[in-house]
Amino acid sequence: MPLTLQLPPLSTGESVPLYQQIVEAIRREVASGRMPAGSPMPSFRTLAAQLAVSLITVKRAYEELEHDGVILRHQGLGTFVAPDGERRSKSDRRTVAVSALRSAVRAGRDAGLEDRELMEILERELADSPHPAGQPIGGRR
Amino acid sequence: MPLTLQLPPLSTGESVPLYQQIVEAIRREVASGRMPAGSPMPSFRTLAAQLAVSLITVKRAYEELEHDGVILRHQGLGTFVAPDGERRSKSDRRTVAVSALRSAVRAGRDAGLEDRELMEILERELADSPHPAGQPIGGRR
DNA sequence: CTAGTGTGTATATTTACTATATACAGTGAG
DNA sequence: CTCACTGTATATAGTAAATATACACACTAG
Repeated sequence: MPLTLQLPPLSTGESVPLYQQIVEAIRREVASGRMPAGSPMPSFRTLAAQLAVSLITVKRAYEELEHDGVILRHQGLGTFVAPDGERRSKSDRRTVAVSALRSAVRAGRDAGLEDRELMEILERELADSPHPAGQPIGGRR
Repeated sequence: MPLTLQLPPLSTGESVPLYQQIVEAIRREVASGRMPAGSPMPSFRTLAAQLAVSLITVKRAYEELEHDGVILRHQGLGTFVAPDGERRSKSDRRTVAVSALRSAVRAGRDAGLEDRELMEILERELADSPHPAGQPIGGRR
């Protein structure tokens, strides 16, 4: 029983490709541990219908996830979370975090911000953003 | 005498549009104070030749910069840094910095990083990245 | 005032990528 | 075997980035 993915309603006007939003959403799910290794992923058609996107868009997302070793696809069988999908997803998210911090430093310096100000902004963001609860998502369908 | 812009060699394989890279590079220059209000920008053709891109690509970049109030274009005359271009550029860079920090928090949480770890990574990036010297760029040409 | 050379501007075109609809192929249960 | 599910492949429309080429404005030299 594949779960219903936790997706930010797939902003279509965000100029960031739909398939990438799907990739990121799934990486979040897998990284959180809510989808352990071996778990069945939603089928192409199920996810496509659920997100109101094309089947091909889901395929595109799954292709990237398989390329990164997060999931495994088997024709006729289905798609499943890869053995160390969680580790790979977490690793990916860490890389993204470090990269974002580097960009922040660069932009902050350009803006004339002091190091201390950047630290304070980060602290504020940490306080505002709640910790990921790690609670499983309801599996309506 | 328009200056030679400080540009990261315009990575063409980066999937980030050339004109956006140009926009960002110019925002950095203006924000740094190295191009005060009223300074003449490089002409379309000069910049295009210098960066080995099309004239249209430069036009596109300048359009966005004018829209954001960083520069002013005058047909037949040239393009110049807007009255409060520096302030606007700095404001933009600050927004980018805050946004990057927010992304970093999100990704870091997904990666299972503790708040303290994120702070430490930021400190490391701050230490590694040198302060912007604010020194003018050599104006060959 | 009339080139002429600089400036920015506009149009048509090529290319790459996103997203789609439709048809094809493998797997297992009845 | 047949059916209903899975993933796969091909051809197509729409959008955006980047280009070449031709056009319009402004100052200056003569």
